[in-house]
Amino acid sequence: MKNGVNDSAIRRLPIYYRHILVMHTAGVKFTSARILSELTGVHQTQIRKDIALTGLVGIPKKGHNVNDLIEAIKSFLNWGNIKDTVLVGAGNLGKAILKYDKFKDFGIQIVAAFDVDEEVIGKVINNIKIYSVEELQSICIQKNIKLGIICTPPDISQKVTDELILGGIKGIWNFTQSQLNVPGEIVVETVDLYRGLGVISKRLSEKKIQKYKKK
Amino acid sequence: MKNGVNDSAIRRLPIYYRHILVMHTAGVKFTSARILSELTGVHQTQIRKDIALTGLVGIPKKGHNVNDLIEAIKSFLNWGNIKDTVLVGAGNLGKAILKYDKFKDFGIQIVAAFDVDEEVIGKVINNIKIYSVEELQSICIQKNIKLGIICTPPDISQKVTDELILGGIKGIWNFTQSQLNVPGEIVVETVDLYRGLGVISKRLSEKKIQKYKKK
DNA sequence: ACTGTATCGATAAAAAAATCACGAAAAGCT
DNA sequence: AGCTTTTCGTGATTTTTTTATCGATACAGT
Repeated sequence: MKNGVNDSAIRRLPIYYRHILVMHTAGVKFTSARILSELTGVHQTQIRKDIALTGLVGIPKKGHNVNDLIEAIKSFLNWGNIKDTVLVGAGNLGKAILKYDKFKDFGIQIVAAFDVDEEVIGKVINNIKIYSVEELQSICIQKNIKLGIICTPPDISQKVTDELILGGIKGIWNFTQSQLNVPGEIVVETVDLYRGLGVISKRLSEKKIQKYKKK
Repeated sequence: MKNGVNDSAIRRLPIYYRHILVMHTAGVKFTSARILSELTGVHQTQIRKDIALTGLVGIPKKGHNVNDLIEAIKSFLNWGNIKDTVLVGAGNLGKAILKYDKFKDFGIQIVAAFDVDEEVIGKVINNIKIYSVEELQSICIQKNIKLGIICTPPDISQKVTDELILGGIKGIWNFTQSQLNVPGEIVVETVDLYRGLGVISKRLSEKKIQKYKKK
């Protein structure tokens, strides 16, 4: 089964969005594919196509209204109504995420966190209370949570995933290095922090070779 | 200017690598593109071609020797010799990264951290000492550091970048949301934690529409 | 009102990536 | 030893993604 829209386009939109938010704050009223291209390095035509996906149409010679763009992207990505979210695994990375306070710009709000560690259970971080994982399923059902963030060690990630799904979750944001097995109707997005490391390493070694070649 | 090798291939290799390490630990001696395909979901042929990039040849009917694969990938990605690295910005995310102890599997070792906050300067996290950013440039030069990790707030990320480059750094692993301006010979890899959020959000809304359509 | 220009949006072309298809090779079984 | 099976590796094909081209359009200045 193929997904509806181009994945890479969806991944580019938040990048534009961020720049557009900055413009908005700065009081800029209009922007264009050309300007966004300069800011992001993405090709103009690409940006036009990505914006076209949201259904927004621009004005020749002027570009796009910044407010309209923000609304169009938010609506396309379904960031219009803030989604309540839970986070499982309040370790180092989990805490870092809990403390991030710009989530509402991206359409989500963390309303509860869970951990196995007695030390952290009951604590409150950034106004978010940490519960025992025992309560995971019931609280998800009770609060009608649809999105879960997993930052646990790899060995319990699958167990947590299963419980989240039993709790009625539809989407999982996976910061674990493990591959999660889920039924087809569940959406999983994995963030592999360490994936890019290979690219840096490889590119650095290539540069070195280039340098020698030049001589 | 085009890069030497397919970027996506380079990004896939660490995924295989992780699975292969697990096999190695479990005492498995041989694996194959088919097995890796089952584990990762990547197409068999794709995996064969990616492995071919490393120069390794397999044995028909048996596949690839696990040890050879590990060595081939490490060598291809230049993970052979551990690279000394510095981290700038010991905030929430920075601390989480400092505490991550599997970096040597990925060919790097963090040898110093930097921050502006008097509170954290001088502290030691996971055996890594935190210095004042004042000392950034000199310590980089002194220790001959080639790779820097940036986890600062966006407003100082460019300044830090410039200083790292003056300190002789060749590669930057950017956990900031900002786009960093660097000369062409510097390699930058940006990890945008929040990028995937758009994908989840969009996919979830698509699923909902599908459900309605079915009726 | 006219003219020049910047930008849009759509289609066409090119490039890149993923998949298919198939012959060859080696292992292991009979 | 011969046969079967599994996997490799690669050229061909298909699909996807990116880039180029170009007419149309509305704004801004004269």
